[in-house]
Amino acid sequence: MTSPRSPRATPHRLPPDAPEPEKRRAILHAAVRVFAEKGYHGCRIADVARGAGVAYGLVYHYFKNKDELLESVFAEQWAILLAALKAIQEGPGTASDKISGVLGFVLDVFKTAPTAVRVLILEVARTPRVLRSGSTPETFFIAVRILADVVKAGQETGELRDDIEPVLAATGILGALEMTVTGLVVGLVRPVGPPEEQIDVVKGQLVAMVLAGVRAQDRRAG
Amino acid sequence: MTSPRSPRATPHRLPPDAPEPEKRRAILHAAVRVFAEKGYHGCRIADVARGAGVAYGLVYHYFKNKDELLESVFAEQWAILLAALKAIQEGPGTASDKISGVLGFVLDVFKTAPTAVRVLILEVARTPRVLRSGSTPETFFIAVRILADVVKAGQETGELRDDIEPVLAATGILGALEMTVTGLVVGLVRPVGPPEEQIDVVKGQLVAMVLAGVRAQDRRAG
Amino acid sequence: MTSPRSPRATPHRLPPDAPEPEKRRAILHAAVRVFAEKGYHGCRIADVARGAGVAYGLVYHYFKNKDELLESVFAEQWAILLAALKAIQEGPGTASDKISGVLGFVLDVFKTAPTAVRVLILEVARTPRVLRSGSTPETFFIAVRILADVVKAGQETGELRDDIEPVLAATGILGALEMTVTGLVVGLVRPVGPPEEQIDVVKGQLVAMVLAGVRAQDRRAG
Amino acid sequence: MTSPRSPRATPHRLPPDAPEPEKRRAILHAAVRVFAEKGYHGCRIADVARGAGVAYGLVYHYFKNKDELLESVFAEQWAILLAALKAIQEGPGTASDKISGVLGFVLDVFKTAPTAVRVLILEVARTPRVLRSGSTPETFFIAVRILADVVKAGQETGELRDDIEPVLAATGILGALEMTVTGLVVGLVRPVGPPEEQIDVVKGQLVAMVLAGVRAQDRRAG
DNA sequence: AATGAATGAGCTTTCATTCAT
DNA sequence: CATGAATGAAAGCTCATTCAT
Repeated sequence: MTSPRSPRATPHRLPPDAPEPEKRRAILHAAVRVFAEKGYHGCRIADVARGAGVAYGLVYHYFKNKDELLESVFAEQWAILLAALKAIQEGPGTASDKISGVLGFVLDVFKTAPTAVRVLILEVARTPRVLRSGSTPETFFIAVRILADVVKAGQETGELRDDIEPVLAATGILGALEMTVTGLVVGLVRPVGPPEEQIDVVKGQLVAMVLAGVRAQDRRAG
Repeated sequence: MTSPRSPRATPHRLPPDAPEPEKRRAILHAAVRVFAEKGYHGCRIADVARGAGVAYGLVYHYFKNKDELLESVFAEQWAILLAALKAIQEGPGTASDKISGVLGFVLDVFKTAPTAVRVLILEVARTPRVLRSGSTPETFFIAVRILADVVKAGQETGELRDDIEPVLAATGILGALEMTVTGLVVGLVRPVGPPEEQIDVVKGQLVAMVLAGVRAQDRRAG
Repeated sequence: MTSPRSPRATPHRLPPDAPEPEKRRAILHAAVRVFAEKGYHGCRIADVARGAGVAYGLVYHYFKNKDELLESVFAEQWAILLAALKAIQEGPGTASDKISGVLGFVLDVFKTAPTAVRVLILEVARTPRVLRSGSTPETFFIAVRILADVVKAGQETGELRDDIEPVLAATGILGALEMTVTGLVVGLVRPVGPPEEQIDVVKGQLVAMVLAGVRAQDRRAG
Repeated sequence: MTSPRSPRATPHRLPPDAPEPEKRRAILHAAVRVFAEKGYHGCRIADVARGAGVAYGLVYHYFKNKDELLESVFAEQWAILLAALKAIQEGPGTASDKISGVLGFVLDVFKTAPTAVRVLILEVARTPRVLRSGSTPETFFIAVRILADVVKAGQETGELRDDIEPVLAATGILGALEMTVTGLVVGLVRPVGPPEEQIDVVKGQLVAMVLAGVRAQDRRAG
């Protein structure tokens, strides 16, 4: 522990070109599941290894330690989300389209991979400082800022009301989104209708409410 | 963590009449601080004891175990919030008044006791099952339902739009509120103006946005 | 590991006045034995705890970690030796008396507590850098220097030959002493005679040889 | 560490005729360095492999396990020393010549390969039983006995004093030699003069001291 | 011969919980 | 009520060793 060791022989960060080993992937996936299920401290390396069907030590072959593993989990999930946000932001459409696109994207992903979304959303700001100090907070801030930029652009075209600070608006929107997902996860929000369409119903109502909150004064048309 | 052991001699729940011992209070306060600072698992009994300036073992004199201690922390905070919500709900005023009253109340409390609010809000639904199985989730659900009732009442009078499920509306509102508080805590939301008024600026914008989101079709008057 | 923790509640360094707890002593003694038996890395905390008849965790109640424990072992043993060396150096007698006093002291201690001496002598310079960086190397250097001072004083009075650098002389003397003890421990040096007197025979011959090596030119009288 | 597993296909001891593979040599050299640097337990196979610039598994191709590797290191070093001792013992000259020859040889080797000497000397008798049970202690004992034979021969011719048990004398001499080398390594013994001659100065003084210690009564002549 | 991914036993360390005083 | 020494189950991490390629 105290003895100064030379650096590891095995690479913990993959060389940028090489294809990712299958087992590394398996570990990452298992980590997402266990993490989502039990949270940071409840997530034992032993569980992850078992869940991935690999030996205990292999986790440490691919990741320096628990923190780095979980950071990778975050990083991976956020990378996906950020890419999507960026694509939506830079794509065509009005600010309203983009906001509703973001809400829709997250809820759609949730429909197919609830655990991943849980990890992404539910654990933000709840995990030890250390972990966040890596990449996450940065990335979370980035997500807010992207949405804030959308809002700001909408304000400049007169589409959105300009009496709300863009960052605050973005924060509120993401908050509503997060809590809605949380509500779905914990069973507080129980949409009606056939299971296939439940999420879509929620999506529609959430979009309507959020857009009404940020749009410039107008007669709501639906 | 929840291993059942032999029963204790000393009562852990105070007799309803007796005044609360000073040190019990100190422990509770320290627990709030430490919990807010380090989260559930990072919150060690040793830290709490030191923070309260009492001996290690005394914590176990007043609380059966760590879970019960932290549950008490939650219970206490939520009791305050629920009472306030209840009072607002049952008080006079329109639905809009009541919603804006809730937002204002939380942000006002935040102004004077940010840590307590952080614990209350930030850790909701993020704590191990064990803890939640006690009383917290119940109370959190209650909070949502109170707000949902306010929404429903507003819908029935035609004040609020009725195309949004009340529980979903309440969830979204609380989500926006939570994330805003989180944003303030982590420095993401940085209000302008003199420190005294910063929170009020945020409050005004948040209220405006939220109300616009749930009000029935109208010309916004500000 | 990475999370910044506040310092421990329990004191690892004893307050200078308080009497040393019995169990702390037991742990230290056990550590000496196990350490002598198995060396630094072979010395498992579990063994020490078992040897001391205490619970695993108690070791960590009194010592921050393994390094600190073993450092304490060293520190304690060296403190005794250094005190003895100092006393001999500052006491009365010729340089020869003092040198033979040092050799005799170590061999006498060895007679009654071979393990302790083994730890003291055998592990010098063999233990990880970390451990030594605490106090040991310093103290070992001090031991050499004390003996070197004795030599130098002897050279100045003409009692000892002055064509040998005092530090080198001291080093050689302590080396001969160490290897002799090692030889006794591993059974290489097998003194003859009744067990009671074996060590004394060795002592006599070692003293004779060493003194002859450093005394100024003279007719040996025996 | 010594768990018996299935036998290996590849021979670990080289056939006596075949030339030693280059990489085997590299591994052995690296092992000497790492071992000298970090000691037995600090010497990890990974370090050795990296130091030798070969793949992890290759170490296990040439050596059955860690113990055998390190034993080979010892064996190799000791083989050199023993051969030299033997040559000196069987060569011409007085006992004094031979003793001074041994001291000189070790210090000369030290001048050119300090690490190797460190391994050889510094780790004697300090390594776990397992390792010693192989060949080393045997060889160390042999070294002492060779020197003891030299002493005994000198005593029989009347050149050396006969009131000291030859094995004890040999032990003391080697101890003084070891500690001197240790002192040089750790910087305790700091010879004066130009770097080229420093070791020779030490050699001269050490020889003078040692010989005075074992010679029969005489007027020292130098 | 050579590689390095894969395995898992073993060890250190932490910390909730108990208990004698 | 109050104290803090004592306990021991758990979990993180290391590294010798194996094995498929």
